[in-house]
Amino acid sequence: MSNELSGEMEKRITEAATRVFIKKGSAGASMQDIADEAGINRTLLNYYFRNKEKLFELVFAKVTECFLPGFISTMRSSMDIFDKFRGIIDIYFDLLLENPLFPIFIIHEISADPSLLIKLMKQKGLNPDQISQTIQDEMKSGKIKDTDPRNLMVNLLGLIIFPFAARPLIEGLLFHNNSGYTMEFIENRREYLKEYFIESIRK
Amino acid sequence: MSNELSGEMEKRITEAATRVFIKKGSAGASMQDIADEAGINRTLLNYYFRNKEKLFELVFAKVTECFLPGFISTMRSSMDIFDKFRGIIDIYFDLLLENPLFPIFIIHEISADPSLLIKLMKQKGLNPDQISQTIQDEMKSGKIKDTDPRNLMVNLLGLIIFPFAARPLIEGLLFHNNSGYTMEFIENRREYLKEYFIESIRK
DNA sequence: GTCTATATGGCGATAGAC
DNA sequence: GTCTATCGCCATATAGAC
Repeated sequence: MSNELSGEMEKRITEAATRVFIKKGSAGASMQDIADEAGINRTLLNYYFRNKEKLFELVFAKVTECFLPGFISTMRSSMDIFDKFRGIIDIYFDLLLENPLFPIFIIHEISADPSLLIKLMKQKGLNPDQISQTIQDEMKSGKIKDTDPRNLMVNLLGLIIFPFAARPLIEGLLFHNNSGYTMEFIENRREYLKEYFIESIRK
Repeated sequence: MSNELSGEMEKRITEAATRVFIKKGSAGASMQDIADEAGINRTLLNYYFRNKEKLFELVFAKVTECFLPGFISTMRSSMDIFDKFRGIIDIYFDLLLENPLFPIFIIHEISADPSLLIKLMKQKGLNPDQISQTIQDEMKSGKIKDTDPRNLMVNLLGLIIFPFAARPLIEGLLFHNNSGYTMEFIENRREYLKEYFIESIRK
C-alpha cells in the first residue's frame, strides 16, 4: 500500500487504540478489542505495530503530551500572572471537556508502571527544576500571597483536574448518575474556578 | 480447620488481595499474583473465594467504605462548620497517608466498570440528596461565602485527594522522583490546606 | 497488505488424591 | 484444608497462503 494510505491506516489504528486503552486500561484492553474498534483483522495490528506494548507506549506518549505545550507556552508568555492562571484553566478545561478520561488513564498507568513517566520525561526533555523555577519567578511579582509554589500548583491542577478524574464518583454521589447534569456543572465551573482560584491567591 | 483459623486465612487472603489489586488493578492482577502474595497455593483461593470477581468486589467494597464513616459522622456532628472542614481534612490525610493508592484504585475501577459504584450506593444506602442537603444546610450558617455547595465539596475533595491520586505525576514533575520528599511535602500540606481552604470560603 | 491457521503460553476454575 | 493434575478458554504473536 502507498505511504499515504499506509499512514491513514496507522492513524486509524492509533485512534482506535487510544479509545480502547483509555476505556479499559492497558491491562484490560486486548489486541482483539482494538482490532474490532478499528474494524480490521487482529493480525494487521501485529503487522503495523510489532506488539501490544509498543502500541500502548505510542498511545500513552500521545495522550500525555497533550498536557504540556499549552501549559509551558502560557507560563512562558508575557501575560499578567492572573491571566496566565486563567489561560491555563481555559486550556485544560477545553482539553478535558474533549477528553474527560485522560486524567484517569494517565494516573492509573503511571501508577501501574512508574517507568512510563521517567521514559516520558527523558523523551520530552522535561526538567523539574525549570518548571519549579518558572513558577517561583511568578511568585515574586508581589501580586499574590507568599506560598510554597508547589502547593499553589498542586491546588490549581487539583481544582481543575479532580472533577474530571473523579467524575464517575461525583456523578454517583452528587448527581444521581445523571451524566448530562455533571457536564453542565463542569462547564459552569470553568468561570467559577477562575474567580475562586484568583481570589484565593490574591494578596 | 477450625472457624477461628479459617477466619485467619480469609483475612490473610483479603489483605494480600487488597495489596495486589491496588497495585495492579483488577484486570492487571492474576489469581496467581494474589496466591503468591498470600504465600499459599493458587487453588486455595478458589476454595475460600469462589472466583476472582467475588474476591475483587469484596476488596473494592472494603476499600471504598473507608472513606464514608468519618466524613458522614463529621458532617453530622455539632461542630463549627470550619472545624468540620478541618476535621475532614485531618481524617482524609490520615487515611491517605496510610493508603496513598486508594484514590487511584477506586477511580480507575469505577471508570472501568461504573456498575461498581451503583452497587455500592445501594449496598451502603448512600443518598445523593441527603449528602447535598447536609452540605447546603451548612452553607446557611452565614459564615461562608455564598457558593454552589457542589463546587465547594469538589474543591475540598480535590484539594485533599488530588496530591495523592496524582502523586506519581507530581513526584516526577516537581520532585525529581524523590518519594521521600513528596511525602514530607504532603504531610506539611495538611496544615497549609486547612488555612488555605478555610480562608478561601470565609465570608 | 490482508487474510486463515496455528503455535505457545497464561489464566481461571475444578476434579480428585491425601 | 491443602495439594497435584488437568481442562478449557482466551490472548499474543507468527507462519504462510493469496
